Amino acid sequence: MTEQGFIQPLFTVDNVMFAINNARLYVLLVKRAIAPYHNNWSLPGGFVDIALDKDVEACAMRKLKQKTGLTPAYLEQLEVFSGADRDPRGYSVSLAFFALLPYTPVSSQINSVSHASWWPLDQLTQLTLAFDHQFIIAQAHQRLQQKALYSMLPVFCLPATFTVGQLKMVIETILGKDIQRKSLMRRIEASDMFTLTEQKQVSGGRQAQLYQLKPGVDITHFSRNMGA
Amino acid sequence: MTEQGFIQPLFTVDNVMFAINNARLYVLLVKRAIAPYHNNWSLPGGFVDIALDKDVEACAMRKLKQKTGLTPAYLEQLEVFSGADRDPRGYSVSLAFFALLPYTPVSSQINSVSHASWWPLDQLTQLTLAFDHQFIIAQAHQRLQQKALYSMLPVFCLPATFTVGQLKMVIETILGKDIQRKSLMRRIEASDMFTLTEQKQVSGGRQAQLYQLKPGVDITHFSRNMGA
DNA sequence: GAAATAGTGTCTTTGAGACACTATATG
DNA sequence: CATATAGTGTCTCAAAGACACTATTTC
Repeated sequence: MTEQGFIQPLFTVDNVMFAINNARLYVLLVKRAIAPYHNNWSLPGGFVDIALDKDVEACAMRKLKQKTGLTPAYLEQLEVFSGADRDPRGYSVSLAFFALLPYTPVSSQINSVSHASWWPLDQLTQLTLAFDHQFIIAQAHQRLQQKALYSMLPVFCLPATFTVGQLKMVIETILGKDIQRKSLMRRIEASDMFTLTEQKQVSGGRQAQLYQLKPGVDITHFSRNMGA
Repeated sequence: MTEQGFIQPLFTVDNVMFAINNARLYVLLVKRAIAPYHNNWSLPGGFVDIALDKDVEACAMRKLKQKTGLTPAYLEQLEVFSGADRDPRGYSVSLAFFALLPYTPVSSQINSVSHASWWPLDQLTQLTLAFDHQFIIAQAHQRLQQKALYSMLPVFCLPATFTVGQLKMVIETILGKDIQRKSLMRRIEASDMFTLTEQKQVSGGRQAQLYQLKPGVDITHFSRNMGA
């Protein structure tokens, strides 16, 4: 109850963390150890601990670390999902976050009661997820695709140092369609967000230039679209 | 307390409603009737009533109606602001909404304890607003400016039927800079979101075509930038 | 040399900026 | 008529798409 005498809704945080492995888009899920939706796969999240969490972003980071052992390279608020019917325990309000990380295997057994695991996005339709998490993931995926069109956000799916070919693969995986290598190179150049380093070889061919994010750059803004 | 034994943060909703009058951008504020920040101006908002509000959007609409008598033409989630220090009553989480409306005078005395009033955005620095509302408004303004560049959202600051000249004025007021009439007309054409009606005269000159939103159009998406 | 991947040159296409021009209204 | 606002024609400019070309590496 608040001072105003209202019953407060349950407030939770949920994280949709994406990574790319082998030209496929993965989402990080955890198996629920308690009711409701016991043993169903769900988004890693939970309640704010006002003693531990400076703000909701800190809460999201803490929950991810705690439940999956991973720390996102990028995190932003997605949207609030709310209503009386989305959680059987009662009226709930959940702030969903959208996160990116270079693919890292998860030690599937974090603690005695919960598993964490990467799931290919295109296989999620075969799972029954807890709450409205299927829908939240769909919204997050849409946001990821939009941002891949007009920002350099996809670099957070790559290590600190990466090649144009790798970034092209990541963007194409996110968008589900091919883009022009030339256009991408023009954007990298125009963005003025990256610097070169040495070299590196991948399979077969010529060695690729390695790029690196300039320190202190705000990567979230880029003015024009691509691929749409 | 939740089932998990945590103290839940206070969850509230705040609304940043914009309107344009006389080529100036206004924000709707209410004078607080209770502590904290008694008698300070603040964003209209409040606690969710789980019996009345289907979801947080419904809560935002209800609070606006209740505290200001107005119903927004457009409403979207802006961002969650949270932390231990933003509200003296304790750790709080506030979901801010961003709303647009054709300018409508408010009956300043909604009930015995609170006033609602439109304030020119450029005069807000002279006010001491409650909580972090000054900052929230700044974020909302930034969002409004961004969306004015790549979407047709500014039409929600106009009546159902409007002229290109009016829309140009609204966009210029939001952006704080002039845009090309020709570019705007190309965008209206390209968007395929509007239909023509009859005519209308404004001051002096030739009568302008009246445009109208096509039914069922999603106005929130438009691919390219303008003015940036 | 063949195959594979990296990177360039350059023509086309799209849409915005600039701005002069025409059109239609009022007094 | 002058003035004011509405709307068009069209050149330029910026950035993406398409795609053939060159470059460098492994086998």
